[in-house]
Amino acid sequence: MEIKAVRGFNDLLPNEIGKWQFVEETAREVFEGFGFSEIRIPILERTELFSRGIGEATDIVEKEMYTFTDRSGNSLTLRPEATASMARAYLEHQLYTFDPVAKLYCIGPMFRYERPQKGRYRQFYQIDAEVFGVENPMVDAEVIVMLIHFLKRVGLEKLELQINSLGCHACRPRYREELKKFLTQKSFQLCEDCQRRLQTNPLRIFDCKVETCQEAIANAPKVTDFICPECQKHFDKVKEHLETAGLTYILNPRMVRGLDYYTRTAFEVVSYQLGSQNAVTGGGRYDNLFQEIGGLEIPGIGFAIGMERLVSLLPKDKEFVQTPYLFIAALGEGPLKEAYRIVNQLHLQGIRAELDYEGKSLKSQMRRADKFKAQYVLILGDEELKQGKAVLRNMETKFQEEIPIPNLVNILKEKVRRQE
RNA sequence: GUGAGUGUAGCUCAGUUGGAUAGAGCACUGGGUUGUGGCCCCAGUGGUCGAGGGUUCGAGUCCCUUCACUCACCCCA
Repeated sequence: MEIKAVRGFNDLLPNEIGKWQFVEETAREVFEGFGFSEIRIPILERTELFSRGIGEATDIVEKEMYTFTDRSGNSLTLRPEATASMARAYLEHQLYTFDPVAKLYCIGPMFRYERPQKGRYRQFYQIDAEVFGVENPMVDAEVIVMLIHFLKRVGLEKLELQINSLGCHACRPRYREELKKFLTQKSFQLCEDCQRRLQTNPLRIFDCKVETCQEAIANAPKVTDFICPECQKHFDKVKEHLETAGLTYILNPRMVRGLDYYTRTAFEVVSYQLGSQNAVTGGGRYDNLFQEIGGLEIPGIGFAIGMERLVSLLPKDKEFVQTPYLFIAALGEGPLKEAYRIVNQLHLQGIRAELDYEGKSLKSQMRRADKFKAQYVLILGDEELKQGKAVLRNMETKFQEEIPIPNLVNILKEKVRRQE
């Protein structure tokens, strides 16, 4: 094979697509039940939407975007995430004139130029849900409740919900300084990366996996001790609402988010079966995003689910493959022609049917039928054709009966109905 | 961008201290009653040993370069 898919871009083959369809269908059902509407947005946006929305200094913008100049000289970028585009669409079409509150979800591919590894690809799929226009902590909890409900519906177990508050633009800088001051005293035990982070983004040191860094940060001041009274109140309400909804969560004061726009509530659902990239989904509140891209002060909260991470956690025992209902084994030219006519007729009735076009031996056709896990095989030879009949074999019970060809469609439809 | 590991048939892998025509299992195709599947038996198709160069009488085995994949770091879903 000479031409292969480019690095980090994967094919989803028929044998695994059932899981994806199942996940997407469940998401639509659950989200719409919670009052969300689907929105579809372009895969390509003007680069500045992301550089302003996500933040100029973030890793995504600095080194992970697929950016190019088009033929008319505009800088365009393959979307690395969906939230900014959804916010842009909300502003552009002034959805707030219909109602200030918008509950939206979106399913599709995102692109980030990173070194691929387990659970991380250059094209990856996300399910996004966002609520624009509400600052009330009730919505924070509502969104999380919906997320957990969805994950359970899809069959995930052993998940851990972690939450934190990152404070707002008023109180976070204060905490940042405090943390910086604390860590500067211990900078001698920080690794090289963290020395750098101390200057650029001290919060990130919490994420470091180096042991000495973890020791250094063990007794560091917590965000939650520094957030302003309003943020504190907001966070308390979120926790309260989660508890009334019966959700258990883990407070993780060390959880930080990589995108600049996050404020206040931040959350993540992790699974320890995933390997190093253990977050199935992450999200939070972003009360500054809209100002960055449009000037209006509109609060928002939402999350993104990593589809390939989620699919990899799906219970294995679930069967998602579609098998043909009927396989027609035709013997000879005349029967093949008749079989072809029948198959077409069945397809029009929505009955999955296959046949062998190559005129192979009955044995070989039976083997194929078996491989495809067909429930019935119709055997059609010259004799049967002459009499206008065919042999219908139930592959599981091995029961065979002769049936008149004109009745076949009705007989099969009846069998399908009885099965359901 | 950095580090480590792995590249032999469609898949999973054997291949001794370098030695002659490169193997197995699974899969695929055909056959074992002329028109009946799964199990079993037999046969067959299929490999420029990732690529390029070097050492050697001789390289799948050793050396160098390169590419790809995987995992991890950075960071994130």
